[in-house]
Amino acid sequence: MPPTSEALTAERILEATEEVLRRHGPAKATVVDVARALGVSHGTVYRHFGTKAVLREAVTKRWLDRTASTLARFVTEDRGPEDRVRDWLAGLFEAKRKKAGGDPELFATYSVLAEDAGDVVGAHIDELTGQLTEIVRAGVDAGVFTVSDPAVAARALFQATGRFHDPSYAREWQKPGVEAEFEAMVDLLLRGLRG
Amino acid sequence: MPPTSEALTAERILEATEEVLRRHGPAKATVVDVARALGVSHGTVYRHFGTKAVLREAVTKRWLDRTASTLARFVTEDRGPEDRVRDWLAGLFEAKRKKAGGDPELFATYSVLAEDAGDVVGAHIDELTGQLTEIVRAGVDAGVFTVSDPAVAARALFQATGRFHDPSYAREWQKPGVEAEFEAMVDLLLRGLRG
DNA sequence: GGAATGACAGATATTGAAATCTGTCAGCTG
DNA sequence: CAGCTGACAGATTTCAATATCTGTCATTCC
Repeated sequence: MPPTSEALTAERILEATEEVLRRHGPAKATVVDVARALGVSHGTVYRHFGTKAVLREAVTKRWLDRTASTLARFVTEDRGPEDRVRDWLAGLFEAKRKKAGGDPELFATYSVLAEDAGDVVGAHIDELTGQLTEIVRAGVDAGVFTVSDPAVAARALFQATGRFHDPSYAREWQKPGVEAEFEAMVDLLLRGLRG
Repeated sequence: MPPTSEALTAERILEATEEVLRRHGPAKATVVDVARALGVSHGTVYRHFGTKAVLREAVTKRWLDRTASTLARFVTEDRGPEDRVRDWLAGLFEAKRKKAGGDPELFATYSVLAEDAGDVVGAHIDELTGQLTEIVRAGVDAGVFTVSDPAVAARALFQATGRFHDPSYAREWQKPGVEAEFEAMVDLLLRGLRG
């Protein structure tokens, strides 16, 4: 895949980095590899991304943002708050599970990247809990939920379902019975939201 | 029964193994080290524990059993089911947090051991959720909780609070605000149990 | 002048030979 | 005889030499 002779944009570097990570894995993917894939010297890559860590964080952010934007639609969906909380949580679970099951190696690669990108992951989690908070607040305003602080409740929801979206539990997502466990968890949490 | 100071019992081997693990860490603690600490040849250790993995599992089980027996008292405590669920969950969190904070290296050592001892950990989790199931069932019988299946609810409770007892989250237990997060989580879950 | 290069120093990773460990077992010892 | 030993083979780990990588920057190129 020879690179087009267009300008070397940050975007193109990120795409090349994803490809290199996909091919070599997180341990062996180097900045030199990325430069080689683009047909430039590695010094050039450093003009755009000051360090390898910054480059990896940018790739990680891209990956996480894809999930976040997928879930955004459940926030504004035209359904009751209970259904939207359920859909949102199920959507997150399904998105993660699909990625982990479909290409386990790539998922493992990004899981490793995420471990080294604490700030990016933190912002991602803040965005997700922010989405959840909106739905919970709508439920409180509609009188369906009775929690006192939507943001606190949303964070609890997110943490309680960690087992179904935290990459470190990916192994469990294949086991039979997870579906039922997920349903039971969401049922219990929704009962809690209603009070 | 022969005097413990002379006979080489499984018990003495386990104690020596704990000591070696404490001193060397999980990566460098060898069966040869254990034998040396006991003043015997390593072949002797293998008479009692067929493999290194079995020896480590036994040590891990011992460690986990200590936590389980600490929590058992909350099951039979003379208080309402709500308070007992709260106490039990708080007791688990506190026990783990105290261990992790008090001797981080030792905690990390046992966390590594636990990763390699899937069956032992599974049995431990079954025991803990069993304890929780008893309390939940008592609550249902007393009409305080309205869940349909105490065992399913107990497992959900355990998983939902994973962030506050799973060793992989130990780093978070030191951060300010965890206490509040834990309280919010338990409040939400208890609301769910009541229905 | 802005973009890219490539040589360079220090840090990190790889490699293969040597050392150590795991698990077995024939034989010793009390 | 029951418990223990220590030598052994194959697997794993250590260690030091070697190679590669990261990040910088003076220089080149358009």
